[in-house]
Amino acid sequence: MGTRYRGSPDEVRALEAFIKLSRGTQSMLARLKPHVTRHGITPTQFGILETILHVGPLNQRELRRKLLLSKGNISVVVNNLVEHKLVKRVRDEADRRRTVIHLTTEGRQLIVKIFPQVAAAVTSELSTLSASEQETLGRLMKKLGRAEPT
Amino acid sequence: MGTRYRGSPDEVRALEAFIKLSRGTQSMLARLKPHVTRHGITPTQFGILETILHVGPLNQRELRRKLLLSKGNISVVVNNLVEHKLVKRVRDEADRRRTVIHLTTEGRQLIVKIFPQVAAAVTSELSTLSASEQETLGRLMKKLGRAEPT
DNA sequence: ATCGAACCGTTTGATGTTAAACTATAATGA
DNA sequence: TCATTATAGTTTAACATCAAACGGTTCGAT
Repeated sequence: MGTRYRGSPDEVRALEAFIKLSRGTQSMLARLKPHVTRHGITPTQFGILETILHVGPLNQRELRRKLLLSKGNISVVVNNLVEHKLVKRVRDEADRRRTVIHLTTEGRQLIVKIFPQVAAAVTSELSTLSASEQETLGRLMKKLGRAEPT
Repeated sequence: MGTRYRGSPDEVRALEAFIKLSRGTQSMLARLKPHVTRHGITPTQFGILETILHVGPLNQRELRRKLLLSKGNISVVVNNLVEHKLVKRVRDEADRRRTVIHLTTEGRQLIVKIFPQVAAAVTSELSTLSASEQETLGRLMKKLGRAEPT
């Protein structure tokens, strides 16, 4: 969305904020990506491992809510993690529709090792903003994340 | 990145801002997506059409700079746009390595029709923030987008 | 008790995404 | 000139992503 579009002042302001938000987030995630991929996993795989490490074993529906991905997508990425022997599926006997995803020993070792490195990289990226700027950003994004259309 | 990680206060603050930024952007883009896809094109295809509409015909290297995508990706998406007859490739005779991407009549009609609808949807999403909050968000994201690691 | 609705997960088909290898063209310099 | 280097775009392999169709499981209402 370029800024060459001629709309109302409200539209131009919103489009400019939007473009900076999406491009800035995109480029930041791109800079962060190598800190994850150099360990042989993808960012989405990292997200699943990290969530299970810090929250505990979860079924795929719960992972979906945490990570905002489609259920088909979760299925595929969990498959890839199973093939890499980083997680295992355990059928939930209380509700046989569900499968609970657990870390393997190998998976736990990997995520315990790399999470602090990624956390440090994120902290470094955010360090261009002061503490209060970071809190302001968080507050604005929280409002946007749950936006109700007008 | 959950908030259950125990790190230094600086790290916790940065991680919380980061998670709100990436999740908020992700969910906003997800809400915007149907406004594009209901017209039969994907968000990336929309980005290419919109850029050419507002900037003029560009080669793939220039598109790559504008949209922050890999060159392989641009190749694939332009292929799909060519198959849909929305753009055409024109070899640059001044430098035969380059191909310049032009809108077809059909492509121009489509993007001229749908851009204002998408712009309105973006404006609606951003309307949860006041004008000055939108400007603050833009300023913070501009700093983050060009972050120099410390 | 059972029939139908709701839910969980898988599969399929189409597209996006990247890194890396590759082809073709252009620019540089000895 | 000609060899080297750099650049533009394509291709390939692996993975991500979604919507939609599908199969199995549970729940609810009659």
